Amino acid sequence: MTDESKPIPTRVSDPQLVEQRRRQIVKAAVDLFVEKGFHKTTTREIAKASGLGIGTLYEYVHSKEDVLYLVCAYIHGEMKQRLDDVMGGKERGRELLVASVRHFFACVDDLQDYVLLIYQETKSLPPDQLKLVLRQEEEITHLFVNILERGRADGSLSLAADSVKLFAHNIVILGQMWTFRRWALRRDYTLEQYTEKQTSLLLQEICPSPLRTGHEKGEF
Amino acid sequence: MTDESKPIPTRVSDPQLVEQRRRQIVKAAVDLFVEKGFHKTTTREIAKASGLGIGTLYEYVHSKEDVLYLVCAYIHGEMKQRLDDVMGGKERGRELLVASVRHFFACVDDLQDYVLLIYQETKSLPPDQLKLVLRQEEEITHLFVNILERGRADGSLSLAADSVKLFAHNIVILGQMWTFRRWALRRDYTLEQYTEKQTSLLLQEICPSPLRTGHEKGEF
Amino acid sequence: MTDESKPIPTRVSDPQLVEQRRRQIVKAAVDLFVEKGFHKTTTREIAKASGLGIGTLYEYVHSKEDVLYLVCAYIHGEMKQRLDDVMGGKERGRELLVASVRHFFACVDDLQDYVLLIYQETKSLPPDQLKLVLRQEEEITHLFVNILERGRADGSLSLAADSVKLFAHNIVILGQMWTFRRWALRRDYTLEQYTEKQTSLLLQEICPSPLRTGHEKGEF
Amino acid sequence: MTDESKPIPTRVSDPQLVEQRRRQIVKAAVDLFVEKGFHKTTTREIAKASGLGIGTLYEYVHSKEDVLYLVCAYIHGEMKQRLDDVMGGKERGRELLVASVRHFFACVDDLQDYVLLIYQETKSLPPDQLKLVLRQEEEITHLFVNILERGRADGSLSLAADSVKLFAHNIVILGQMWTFRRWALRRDYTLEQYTEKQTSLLLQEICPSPLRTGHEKGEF
DNA sequence: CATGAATGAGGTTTCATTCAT
DNA sequence: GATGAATGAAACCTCATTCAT
Repeated sequence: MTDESKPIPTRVSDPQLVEQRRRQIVKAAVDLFVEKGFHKTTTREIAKASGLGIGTLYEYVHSKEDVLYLVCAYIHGEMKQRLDDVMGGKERGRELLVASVRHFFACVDDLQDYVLLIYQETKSLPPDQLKLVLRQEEEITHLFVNILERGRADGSLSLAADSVKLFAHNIVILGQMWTFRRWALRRDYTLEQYTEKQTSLLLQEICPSPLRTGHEKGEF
Repeated sequence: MTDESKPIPTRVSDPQLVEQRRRQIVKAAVDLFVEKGFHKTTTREIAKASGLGIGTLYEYVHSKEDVLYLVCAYIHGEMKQRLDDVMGGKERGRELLVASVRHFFACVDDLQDYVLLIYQETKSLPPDQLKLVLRQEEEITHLFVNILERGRADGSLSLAADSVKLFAHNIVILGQMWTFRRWALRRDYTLEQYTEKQTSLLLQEICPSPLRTGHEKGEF
Repeated sequence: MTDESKPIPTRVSDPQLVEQRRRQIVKAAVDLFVEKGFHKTTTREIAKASGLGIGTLYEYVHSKEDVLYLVCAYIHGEMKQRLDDVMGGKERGRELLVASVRHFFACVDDLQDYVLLIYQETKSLPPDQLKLVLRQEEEITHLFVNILERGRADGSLSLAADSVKLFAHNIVILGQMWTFRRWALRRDYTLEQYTEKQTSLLLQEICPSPLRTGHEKGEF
Repeated sequence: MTDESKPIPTRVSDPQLVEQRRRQIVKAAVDLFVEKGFHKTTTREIAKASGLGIGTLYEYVHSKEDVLYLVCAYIHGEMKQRLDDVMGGKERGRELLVASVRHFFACVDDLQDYVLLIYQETKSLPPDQLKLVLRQEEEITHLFVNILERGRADGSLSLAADSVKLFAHNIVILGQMWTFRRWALRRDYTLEQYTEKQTSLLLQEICPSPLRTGHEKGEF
């Protein structure tokens, strides 16, 4: 579930070596893709930046698209890993939500180029791998579903059952929007301001009552 | 506002003919780009689908990227045109907002492939044209800024001044999300349901009081 | 003999108009060819610089190579015309030679770009037209043959009969060398110096005796 | 002197292989350029005639112009190599001059198509490479400068100091003229006759006295 | 007679991938 | 297991020429 449930075949047998070399490849490719886009990046550039020969690259990967998939998986892995840090908290749903939104937004800011990359290049994946990437995307959304459910369970959040998923999507997309529309948002808001305002708006939608309790200090 | 402000040079002098041929080109290219992506579409495919020879194509366009720009401009044009139909209403801000959100979401649904295209291929534009496309994107956001301001002015909407822009962006991104995440949302919601729920959530954030008035009828 | 003994066919009947239009074309093409070379100049550039539509250009010319031929013919015409001014003198052969060499070198300097053009692009002509151009080139050489013969006849020049043609070629090539090797010669000599030195060397080869008579004043 | 001083970059690392492949390329290209000219020769023709795939060609060369440069350098190399054979003699300047002129003319005859090629296609080189080719051309001229200086030093030649360079240029151009104007010269002279006559004329210009000594035997 | 839109063959160059070493 | 030279399909784009108006 959490690992690369689609083991890309290799001509190399030692799995540890495969792991290591692929890390090299992904590290190099991610930056190249961010800088020039998937299509304008050549396999030779990837090989060179990986410190591998082009022939060696193809020992660990079957096609350029495999590299893209590896990159997407890596990015989701990074994101998931960072999110898992906070998601496991013991607070009530509502406090957890606030904390996790803040954390999520910070992650998106941190990985903004990567987030953008996923949205822009994902369509170049072959259908099978595309499906896997979308599933990973969905897992992230599901993290928020869980948090929202906890809030509904402990009464700290008031939200119709059939709106939970949607709300989770909203959270995710509002986070990603920070990168999609950074050309506009950055002119008007800092990440801090952005996070605070969005959190405030979100809470208005789902706080039982009274609104804005506990946030007067502007700590988020 | 209506002028393209970046007249792509042509080798053909008759402006009417240019207009017509470019329409052909865009009509053909849009679908190809949607289907295969910008990079995997060849200029010859565009020419053939346009009913033009490859040489003729290049009489009306200087590069493949010009076609992409034309396509982006066309898409924004379509979007703007449809939106302008409704945005001019005389209602109070709040009613206008509800109507325009509904309309906007419908447009996004209508043009979903196009909206996706813009997000995915825009980065392949040369910097100058990229800037123009972003400006057009911003204009759409601004439509909602205007509506929100009207609502603030007539007292039908309650929203901090420095949140107006952000809220407008939220509306837009929530609309576009219908296409970005259709692989997930379609499984759980129809456009109707999606629109109603999102509108409801949005209103909760900015309705002066009391909440949820007038929605019981399910009119949106 | 002196006119374009190969009348390029036209779709236009009025000969005066043909003449005029072709003058336009040649005037424009010569400079373009000099600047960018024959192959890198497009017919459309020629048409535009001629003040004609591309279609009109082809009313007066059958191919791009025709234009090149016209240009070569024009250049030779220019050269011939200037040379004829002096060649008709009544002096003794020797004085006439000195004067005509000086004049020829000055012409070459004047038309240096054109002279270069002939040497560099002539090979792009179709065989028939190439032959005509070479014949014109030969005519120039023949001017000097005539002068040398006069000098032999009147005793002012001493030169073996079977060296006359060669010597004429030498004169021509030494003149053209001023343009071929201008990147080297210009660093060391002015046209004046170049002319004087070359004349002096040439005369040493063919003056009966004593050497260097009458040129001490350095007037050439 | 022997180094190419402008190493064209390659995608291939083994310098020996590069050397070998480029020899193949040049060998093929030279003849094609001679036959059809630079512009009318296609890169694919060059590749095929080299026995390489088009892709392979571009592993060793960055552009068609690079091929032209390689060809020019090769031609100059050939010329220089042949000339160096004789230039190193121990004779007096005058005898050396006669021998080297004869040798040079023979070389030009031998490489006539190549010499022509240089004059006609050199202008298609990018500026930097053009400069290098002109420098190589100048080096050839300089060989004769050296010989003339030796003759001046040992008293076997009489020539003003400031005419040395010019005279060297004259020798070179008279040699090259054998190819430029072969369409005319071949009709009247064999290479032997041409060489003898030109040598005789040249010597008249710079032999201290008495003129025409030692040529009666027709030894050159 | 003038025009210029239309055409498509063909040019140069790139690049993902393979396979012998 | 590592390498990189070889490959050729295919990409983008140009341009001489024609022909209907």
